[in-house]
Amino acid sequence: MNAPYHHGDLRAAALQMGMERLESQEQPDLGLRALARDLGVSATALYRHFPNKDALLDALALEGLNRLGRNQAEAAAKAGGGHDGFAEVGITYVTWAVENPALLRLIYNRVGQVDLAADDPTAMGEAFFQLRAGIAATMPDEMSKDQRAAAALHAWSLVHGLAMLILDGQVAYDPAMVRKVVLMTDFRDC
Amino acid sequence: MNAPYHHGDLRAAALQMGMERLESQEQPDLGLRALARDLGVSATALYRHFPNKDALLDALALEGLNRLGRNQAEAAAKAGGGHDGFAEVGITYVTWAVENPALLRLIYNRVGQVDLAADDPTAMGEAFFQLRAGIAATMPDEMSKDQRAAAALHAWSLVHGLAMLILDGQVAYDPAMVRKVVLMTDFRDC
DNA sequence: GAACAATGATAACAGTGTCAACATAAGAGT
DNA sequence: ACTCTTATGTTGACACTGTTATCATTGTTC
Repeated sequence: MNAPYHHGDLRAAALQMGMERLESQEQPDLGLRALARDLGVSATALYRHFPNKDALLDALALEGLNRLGRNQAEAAAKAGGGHDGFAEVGITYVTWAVENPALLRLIYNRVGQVDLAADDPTAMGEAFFQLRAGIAATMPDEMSKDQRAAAALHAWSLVHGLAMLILDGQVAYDPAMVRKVVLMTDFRDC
Repeated sequence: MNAPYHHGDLRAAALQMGMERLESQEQPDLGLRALARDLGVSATALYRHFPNKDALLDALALEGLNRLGRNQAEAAAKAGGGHDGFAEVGITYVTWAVENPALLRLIYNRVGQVDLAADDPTAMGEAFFQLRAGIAATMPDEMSKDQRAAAALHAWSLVHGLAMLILDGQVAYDPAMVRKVVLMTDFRDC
Protein backbone atom coordinates (compact mmCIF):
# COMPACT_ATOMS: atom_id res chain seq x y z
CA MET A 1 0.00 0.00 0.00
CA ASN A 2 2.98 2.28 -0.38
CA ALA A 3 1.57 3.30 -3.76
CA PRO A 4 -2.19 3.66 -3.49
CA TYR A 5 -4.11 3.65 -6.71
CA HIS A 6 -5.57 7.05 -6.01
CA HIS A 7 -3.26 9.88 -5.33
CA GLY A 8 -5.34 12.01 -3.01
CA ASP A 9 -5.08 15.39 -4.65
CA LEU A 10 -3.24 15.07 -7.89
CA ARG A 11 -4.31 18.43 -9.18
CA ALA A 12 -2.82 20.29 -6.24
CA ALA A 13 0.28 18.13 -6.34
CA ALA A 14 0.81 18.83 -10.02
CA LEU A 15 0.41 22.55 -9.53
CA GLN A 16 2.75 22.53 -6.58
CA MET A 17 5.41 20.61 -8.48
CA GLY A 18 5.04 22.97 -11.42
CA MET A 19 5.39 25.94 -9.11
CA GLU A 20 8.49 24.50 -7.51
CA ARG A 21 10.07 24.09 -10.89
CA LEU A 22 9.11 27.58 -11.93
CA GLU A 23 10.71 28.89 -8.77
CA SER A 24 13.90 26.88 -8.86
CA GLN A 25 14.74 26.67 -12.56
CA GLU A 26 15.18 29.27 -15.23
CA GLN A 27 13.83 27.07 -17.97
CA PRO A 28 11.73 24.50 -16.21
CA ASP A 29 10.48 21.39 -17.96
CA LEU A 30 6.73 21.57 -17.61
CA GLY A 31 5.98 18.73 -19.97
CA LEU A 32 3.00 16.62 -19.04
CA ARG A 33 4.95 13.40 -19.16
CA ALA A 34 7.90 14.76 -17.21
CA LEU A 35 5.62 16.14 -14.52
CA ALA A 36 3.61 12.94 -14.29
CA ARG A 37 6.76 10.85 -14.10
CA ASP A 38 8.11 12.80 -11.15
CA LEU A 39 4.70 12.68 -9.53
CA GLY A 40 4.82 8.89 -9.73
CA VAL A 41 1.74 8.83 -11.91
CA SER A 42 0.89 8.09 -15.51
CA ALA A 43 0.88 10.94 -17.99
CA THR A 44 -2.78 10.64 -18.83
CA ALA A 45 -3.84 10.83 -15.20
CA LEU A 46 -3.39 14.57 -15.41
CA TYR A 47 -6.18 14.70 -17.98
CA ARG A 48 -8.65 13.96 -15.17
CA HIS A 49 -7.77 17.33 -13.69
CA PHE A 50 -6.87 19.48 -16.68
CA PRO A 51 -8.46 19.36 -20.12
CA ASN A 52 -5.03 19.78 -21.72
CA LYS A 53 -1.52 21.05 -21.13
CA ASP A 54 -2.42 24.67 -21.75
CA ALA A 55 -4.99 24.53 -18.99
CA LEU A 56 -2.32 23.39 -16.57
CA LEU A 57 -0.01 26.19 -17.65
CA ASP A 58 -2.87 28.64 -17.34
CA ALA A 59 -3.49 27.53 -13.79
CA LEU A 60 0.17 28.03 -12.95
CA ALA A 61 0.22 31.41 -14.67
CA LEU A 62 -2.88 32.45 -12.76
CA GLU A 63 -1.28 31.55 -9.46
CA GLY A 64 1.82 33.49 -10.46
CA LEU A 65 -0.28 36.45 -11.49
CA ASN A 66 -2.01 36.45 -8.13
CA ARG A 67 1.33 36.38 -6.33
CA LEU A 68 2.62 39.22 -8.45
CA GLY A 69 -0.56 41.19 -7.87
CA ARG A 70 -0.37 40.73 -4.12
CA ASN A 71 3.28 41.72 -4.19
CA GLN A 72 2.45 44.91 -6.08
CA ALA A 73 -0.55 45.79 -3.96
CA GLU A 74 1.53 45.33 -0.84
CA ALA A 75 4.27 47.56 -2.19
CA ALA A 76 1.76 50.19 -3.28
CA ALA A 77 0.14 50.27 0.15
CA LYS A 78 3.46 50.54 1.93
CA ALA A 79 4.95 53.15 -0.37
CA GLY A 80 1.99 55.49 -0.71
CA GLY A 81 1.33 57.53 -3.82
CA GLY A 82 3.30 60.18 -5.62
CA HIS A 83 6.63 60.09 -7.34
CA ASP A 84 8.52 58.12 -4.69
CA GLY A 85 5.59 55.77 -4.35
CA PHE A 86 5.70 54.87 -8.00
CA ALA A 87 9.43 54.37 -7.82
CA GLU A 88 9.07 51.87 -5.01
CA VAL A 89 6.27 50.00 -6.76
CA GLY A 90 8.22 49.93 -10.00
CA ILE A 91 11.37 48.66 -8.33
CA THR A 92 9.28 46.02 -6.61
CA TYR A 93 8.02 44.86 -9.99
CA VAL A 94 11.48 44.53 -11.45
CA THR A 95 12.81 42.83 -8.34
CA TRP A 96 9.99 40.30 -8.37
CA ALA A 97 10.64 39.61 -12.03
CA VAL A 98 14.34 38.99 -11.36
CA GLU A 99 13.46 36.64 -8.53
CA ASN A 100 10.77 34.81 -10.53
CA PRO A 101 11.96 34.87 -14.12
CA ALA A 102 10.32 31.69 -15.35
CA LEU A 103 7.06 32.53 -13.68
CA LEU A 104 6.91 36.02 -15.14
CA ARG A 105 7.67 34.64 -18.57
CA LEU A 106 4.94 32.06 -18.21
CA ILE A 107 2.45 34.70 -17.12
CA TYR A 108 3.01 36.86 -20.17
CA ASN A 109 3.24 33.92 -22.52
CA ARG A 110 -0.09 32.58 -21.36
CA VAL A 111 -1.86 35.87 -21.06
CA GLY A 112 -0.85 36.63 -24.61
CA GLN A 113 -2.88 33.65 -25.81
CA VAL A 114 -5.98 34.70 -23.94
CA ASP A 115 -8.56 37.06 -25.26
CA LEU A 116 -8.56 39.67 -22.53
CA ALA A 117 -11.44 41.55 -24.10
CA ALA A 118 -13.69 38.50 -23.98
CA ASP A 119 -17.17 38.85 -22.61
CA ASP A 120 -16.44 36.16 -20.07
CA PRO A 121 -14.16 37.76 -17.47
CA THR A 122 -11.63 35.00 -17.07
CA ALA A 123 -9.96 34.54 -13.73
CA MET A 124 -6.81 35.47 -15.54
CA GLY A 125 -8.23 38.66 -16.93
CA GLU A 126 -9.50 39.57 -13.49
CA ALA A 127 -6.08 39.11 -11.92
CA PHE A 128 -4.51 41.20 -14.62
CA PHE A 129 -7.00 43.95 -14.08
CA GLN A 130 -5.98 44.09 -10.45
CA LEU A 131 -2.32 44.32 -11.38
CA ARG A 132 -3.04 47.28 -13.64
CA ALA A 133 -5.05 48.91 -10.90
CA GLY A 134 -2.12 48.53 -8.52
CA ILE A 135 0.14 50.34 -10.92
CA ALA A 136 -2.38 53.05 -11.68
CA ALA A 137 -2.89 53.65 -7.96
CA THR A 138 0.48 55.35 -7.71
CA MET A 139 -0.28 57.91 -10.37
CA PRO A 140 -0.65 61.50 -9.16
CA ASP A 141 -4.19 62.64 -8.46
CA GLU A 142 -3.96 66.01 -10.10
CA MET A 143 -3.84 64.55 -13.58
CA SER A 144 -6.69 64.35 -16.00
CA LYS A 145 -8.13 60.94 -16.69
CA ASP A 146 -6.39 60.63 -20.02
CA GLN A 147 -3.10 61.69 -18.55
CA ARG A 148 -3.45 59.20 -15.75
CA ALA A 149 -4.04 56.43 -18.25
CA ALA A 150 -1.02 57.46 -20.27
CA ALA A 151 1.11 57.77 -17.16
CA ALA A 152 0.07 54.34 -15.94
CA LEU A 153 0.86 52.81 -19.31
CA HIS A 154 4.18 54.63 -19.37
CA ALA A 155 5.03 53.29 -15.93
CA TRP A 156 3.97 49.76 -16.70
CA SER A 157 5.84 49.74 -20.00
CA LEU A 158 8.98 51.03 -18.34
CA VAL A 159 9.19 48.48 -15.56
CA HIS A 160 7.98 45.61 -17.71
CA GLY A 161 10.45 46.40 -20.45
CA LEU A 162 13.29 46.79 -18.00
CA ALA A 163 12.40 43.49 -16.39
CA MET A 164 12.27 41.76 -19.75
CA LEU A 165 15.61 43.15 -20.87
CA ILE A 166 17.20 41.91 -17.66
CA LEU A 167 15.56 38.51 -17.94
CA ASP A 168 16.73 38.19 -21.53
CA GLY A 169 20.28 38.93 -20.48
CA GLN A 170 20.55 42.18 -22.42
CA VAL A 171 21.23 44.11 -19.28
CA ALA A 172 22.95 42.98 -16.11
CA TYR A 173 20.81 43.19 -13.02
CA ASP A 174 21.98 46.07 -10.87
CA PRO A 175 19.57 47.30 -8.20
CA ALA A 176 21.14 50.76 -8.15
CA MET A 177 20.74 51.04 -11.91
CA VAL A 178 17.14 49.90 -11.70
CA ARG A 179 16.41 52.58 -9.14
CA LYS A 180 18.09 55.21 -11.24
CA VAL A 181 16.23 54.23 -14.39
CA VAL A 182 12.85 54.08 -12.71
CA LEU A 183 13.38 57.39 -10.99
CA MET A 184 14.00 59.06 -14.35
CA THR A 185 10.27 59.06 -14.91
CA ASP A 186 8.80 62.15 -13.37
CA PHE A 187 5.11 62.72 -13.86
CA ARG A 188 5.05 66.08 -12.15
CA ASP A 189 5.69 68.07 -15.28
CA CYS A 190 3.03 66.45 -17.42
CA MET B 1 13.74 16.57 -64.14
CA ASN B 2 10.99 18.77 -62.83
CA ALA B 3 12.24 17.81 -59.38
CA PRO B 4 16.00 17.81 -59.44
CA TYR B 5 17.76 15.93 -56.71
CA HIS B 6 19.63 19.00 -55.60
CA HIS B 7 17.67 22.03 -54.69
CA GLY B 8 20.05 24.77 -55.66
CA ASP B 9 20.10 26.90 -52.58
CA LEU B 10 18.11 25.20 -49.88
CA ARG B 11 19.55 27.30 -47.11
CA ALA B 12 18.38 30.54 -48.65
CA ALA B 13 15.03 29.03 -49.56
CA ALA B 14 14.47 27.82 -46.00
CA LEU B 15 15.34 31.20 -44.56
CA GLN B 16 13.10 32.97 -47.04
CA MET B 17 10.18 30.68 -46.29
CA GLY B 18 10.74 31.17 -42.55
CA MET B 19 10.82 34.91 -43.04
CA GLU B 20 7.62 34.90 -45.04
CA ARG B 21 5.91 33.02 -42.27
CA LEU B 22 7.26 35.36 -39.64
CA GLU B 23 5.93 38.27 -41.65
CA SER B 24 2.52 36.91 -42.47
CA GLN B 25 1.53 34.95 -39.38
CA GLU B 26 1.34 35.87 -35.73
CA GLN B 27 2.32 32.43 -34.53
CA PRO B 28 4.13 30.85 -37.43
CA ASP B 29 4.96 27.18 -37.52
CA LEU B 30 8.72 27.03 -37.87
CA GLY B 31 9.05 23.32 -37.28
CA LEU B 32 11.76 21.63 -39.28
CA ARG B 33 9.44 19.06 -40.74
CA ALA B 34 6.74 21.55 -41.63
CA LEU B 35 9.25 23.82 -43.34
CA ALA B 36 10.86 20.96 -45.22
CA ARG B 37 7.48 19.65 -46.32
CA ASP B 38 6.46 22.96 -47.84
CA LEU B 39 9.88 23.26 -49.42
CA GLY B 40 9.31 19.92 -51.14
CA VAL B 41 12.30 18.41 -49.43
CA SER B 42 12.96 15.86 -46.74
CA ALA B 43 13.23 17.04 -43.15
CA THR B 44 16.78 15.92 -42.72
CA ALA B 45 17.99 17.80 -45.77
CA LEU B 46 17.97 20.95 -43.66
CA TYR B 47 20.66 19.44 -41.48
CA ARG B 48 23.11 19.91 -44.33
CA HIS B 49 22.69 23.66 -43.92
CA PHE B 50 21.95 24.09 -40.21
CA PRO B 51 23.39 22.04 -37.36
CA ASN B 52 20.00 22.03 -35.66
CA LYS B 53 16.70 23.82 -35.41
CA ASP B 54 18.00 26.49 -33.07
CA ALA B 55 20.63 27.46 -35.61
CA LEU B 56 17.91 28.03 -38.20
CA LEU B 57 15.93 30.15 -35.77
CA ASP B 58 19.10 32.05 -34.88
CA ALA B 59 19.68 32.83 -38.53
CA LEU B 60 16.13 34.13 -38.87
CA ALA B 61 16.46 36.15 -35.68
CA LEU B 62 19.73 37.63 -36.90
CA GLU B 63 18.14 38.74 -40.13
CA GLY B 64 15.28 40.26 -38.16
CA LEU B 65 17.69 42.00 -35.86
CA ASN B 66 19.51 43.50 -38.81
CA ARG B 67 16.25 44.76 -40.26
CA LEU B 68 15.26 46.26 -36.94
CA GLY B 69 18.70 47.82 -36.53
CA ARG B 70 18.57 49.39 -39.98
CA ASN B 71 15.08 50.66 -39.29
CA GLN B 72 16.23 52.27 -36.06
CA ALA B 73 19.40 53.73 -37.53
CA GLU B 74 17.37 55.22 -40.36
CA ALA B 75 14.91 56.76 -37.96
CA ALA B 76 17.70 58.11 -35.76
CA ALA B 77 19.44 59.74 -38.72
CA LYS B 78 16.25 61.31 -39.97
CA ALA B 79 15.03 62.51 -36.62
CA GLY B 80 18.23 63.93 -35.21
CA GLY B 81 19.03 63.98 -31.52
CA GLY B 82 17.36 65.55 -28.53
CA HIS B 83 13.97 65.04 -27.02
CA ASP B 84 11.96 64.96 -30.21
CA GLY B 85 14.58 62.78 -31.83
CA PHE B 86 14.21 60.15 -29.17
CA ALA B 87 10.45 60.29 -29.45
CA GLU B 88 10.59 59.56 -33.16
CA VAL B 89 13.06 56.73 -32.72
CA GLY B 90 11.01 55.26 -29.91
CA ILE B 91 7.80 55.44 -31.88
CA THR B 92 9.59 53.81 -34.79
CA TYR B 93 10.58 50.93 -32.53
CA VAL B 94 7.05 50.33 -31.32
CA THR B 95 5.63 50.65 -34.81
CA TRP B 96 8.10 48.14 -36.18
CA ALA B 97 7.24 45.75 -33.37
CA VAL B 98 3.53 46.03 -34.14
CA GLU B 99 4.20 45.37 -37.80
CA ASN B 100 6.56 42.47 -37.11
CA PRO B 101 5.26 40.82 -33.96
CA ALA B 102 6.45 37.27 -34.57
CA LEU B 103 9.85 38.45 -35.69
CA LEU B 104 10.38 40.66 -32.66
CA ARG B 105 9.35 37.83 -30.39
CA LEU B 106 11.74 35.48 -32.12
CA ILE B 107 14.57 37.97 -31.80
CA TYR B 108 14.20 38.31 -28.06
CA ASN B 109 13.52 34.64 -27.52
CA ARG B 110 16.68 33.69 -29.34
CA VAL B 111 18.87 36.42 -28.00
CA GLY B 112 17.86 35.38 -24.51
CA GLN B 113 19.43 31.97 -25.08
CA VAL B 114 22.70 33.41 -26.27
CA ASP B 115 25.53 34.42 -24.02
CA LEU B 116 25.97 38.03 -25.02
CA ALA B 117 29.02 38.46 -22.81
CA ALA B 118 30.85 35.65 -24.58
CA ASP B 119 34.43 36.19 -25.69
CA ASP B 120 33.42 35.31 -29.23
CA PRO B 121 31.47 38.27 -30.55
CA THR B 122 28.59 36.48 -32.22
CA ALA B 123 26.98 38.02 -35.23
CA MET B 124 23.90 38.26 -33.10
CA GLY B 125 25.68 40.09 -30.32
CA GLU B 126 27.16 42.47 -32.86
CA ALA B 127 23.77 43.30 -34.33
CA PHE B 128 22.36 43.88 -30.89
CA PHE B 129 25.21 46.17 -30.02
CA GLN B 130 24.32 48.30 -33.02
CA LEU B 131 20.70 48.47 -31.96
CA ARG B 132 21.72 49.72 -28.55
CA ALA B 133 24.00 52.26 -30.12
CA GLY B 134 21.14 53.53 -32.24
CA ILE B 135 19.04 54.12 -29.18
CA ALA B 136 21.87 55.69 -27.22
CA ALA B 137 22.57 58.06 -30.13
CA THR B 138 19.46 60.05 -29.34
CA MET B 139 20.43 60.74 -25.77
CA PRO B 140 21.33 64.34 -24.96
CA ASP B 141 25.02 65.22 -25.12
CA GLU B 142 25.15 67.27 -21.98
CA MET B 143 24.70 64.26 -19.74
CA SER B 144 27.43 62.49 -17.87
CA LYS B 145 28.39 59.06 -19.07
CA ASP B 146 26.47 57.32 -16.31
CA GLN B 147 23.42 59.43 -16.94
CA ARG B 148 23.56 58.69 -20.63
CA ALA B 149 23.70 54.98 -19.91
CA ALA B 150 20.77 55.21 -17.54
CA ALA B 151 18.79 57.34 -19.98
CA ALA B 152 19.44 54.93 -22.83
CA LEU B 153 18.34 52.01 -20.70
CA HIS B 154 15.26 53.93 -19.62
CA ALA B 155 14.37 54.67 -23.21
CA TRP B 156 14.97 51.15 -24.40
CA SER B 157 12.98 49.67 -21.53
CA LEU B 158 10.10 52.01 -22.18
CA VAL B 159 9.66 51.30 -25.85
CA HIS B 160 10.42 47.61 -25.53
CA GLY B 161 7.98 47.19 -22.67
CA LEU B 162 5.29 49.14 -24.48
CA ALA B 163 5.82 47.04 -27.59
CA MET B 164 5.61 43.83 -25.59
CA LEU B 165 2.44 44.85 -23.81
CA ILE B 166 0.84 45.66 -27.14
CA LEU B 167 2.02 42.41 -28.70
CA ASP B 168 0.69 40.45 -25.75
CA GLY B 169 -2.70 42.08 -26.15
CA GLN B 170 -2.63 43.87 -22.81
CA VAL B 171 -2.94 47.19 -24.49
CA ALA B 172 -4.68 48.07 -27.72
CA TYR B 173 -2.42 49.59 -30.35
CA ASP B 174 -3.13 53.27 -30.66
CA PRO B 175 -0.50 55.40 -32.41
CA ALA B 176 -1.62 58.54 -30.61
CA MET B 177 -1.34 56.80 -27.28
CA VAL B 178 2.10 55.48 -28.15
CA ARG B 179 3.26 58.98 -28.98
CA LYS B 180 1.86 60.35 -25.78
CA VAL B 181 3.45 57.65 -23.65
CA VAL B 182 6.85 57.96 -25.29
CA LEU B 183 6.80 61.74 -25.03
CA MET B 184 6.28 61.52 -21.29
CA THR B 185 9.95 60.74 -20.92
CA ASP B 186 11.86 63.98 -20.69
CA PHE B 187 15.58 63.71 -20.11
CA ARG B 188 16.15 67.44 -19.88
CA ASP B 189 15.65 67.59 -16.14
CA CYS B 190 18.00 64.77 -15.23
C1' DG C 1 37.23 9.25 -66.02
C1' DA C 2 38.02 8.46 -60.92
C1' DA C 3 37.96 10.18 -56.46
C1' DC C 4 35.92 13.17 -53.39
C1' DA C 5 32.95 16.43 -51.27
C1' DA C 6 28.40 18.37 -51.10
C1' DT C 7 23.82 17.55 -50.83
C1' DG C 8 19.85 14.79 -50.73
C1' DA C 9 16.51 10.61 -49.07
C1' DT C 10 15.02 6.66 -45.85
C1' DA C 11 14.56 4.47 -41.68
C1' DA C 12 14.74 4.65 -37.11
C1' DC C 13 14.88 6.44 -32.07
C1' DA C 14 13.37 9.01 -28.27
C1' DG C 15 10.45 12.31 -26.97
C1' DT C 16 5.92 14.92 -26.93
C1' DG C 17 0.52 15.89 -26.39
C1' DT C 18 -3.58 13.50 -26.75
C1' DC C 19 -7.35 10.07 -27.18
C1' DA C 20 -9.92 5.56 -26.54
C1' DA C 21 -10.55 1.70 -23.83
C1' DC C 22 -10.11 -0.54 -19.63
C1' DA C 23 -9.29 -0.93 -14.29
C1' DT C 24 -9.73 0.44 -9.73
C1' DA C 25 -11.31 2.97 -5.90
C1' DA C 26 -14.71 5.87 -3.35
C1' DG C 27 -19.46 7.18 -2.32
C1' DA C 28 -24.59 7.19 -2.62
C1' DG C 29 -28.84 4.92 -2.32
C1' DT C 30 -31.61 1.31 -1.32
C1' DA D 1 -24.30 -5.13 3.16
C1' DC D 2 -24.89 -4.94 -1.66
C1' DT D 3 -25.38 -2.67 -5.80
C1' DC D 4 -24.81 1.31 -9.12
C1' DT D 5 -22.54 5.41 -10.34
C1' DT D 6 -18.89 8.57 -10.45
C1' DA D 7 -14.20 9.87 -9.95
C1' DT D 8 -9.78 8.78 -10.76
C1' DG D 9 -5.67 6.17 -12.66
C1' DT D 10 -3.42 2.89 -16.24
C1' DT D 11 -2.26 0.87 -20.74
C1' DG D 12 -1.79 1.16 -25.50
C1' DA D 13 -1.90 3.62 -29.40
C1' DC D 14 -1.65 7.62 -32.87
C1' DA D 15 0.36 11.55 -34.92
C1' DC D 16 3.63 14.62 -34.34
C1' DT D 17 8.47 16.54 -33.28
C1' DG D 18 13.90 17.01 -33.43
C1' DT D 19 17.70 14.25 -34.34
C1' DT D 20 21.02 10.60 -35.92
C1' DA D 21 22.96 6.85 -38.79
C1' DT D 22 23.11 5.00 -43.11
C1' DC D 23 22.68 5.05 -47.91
C1' DA D 24 21.93 7.56 -52.66
C1' DT D 25 22.77 11.05 -55.85
C1' DT D 26 24.87 14.97 -57.80
C1' DG D 27 28.58 18.36 -58.68
C1' DT D 28 33.57 19.27 -58.59
C1' DT D 29 38.48 18.47 -58.94
C1' DC D 30 42.56 16.24 -60.16
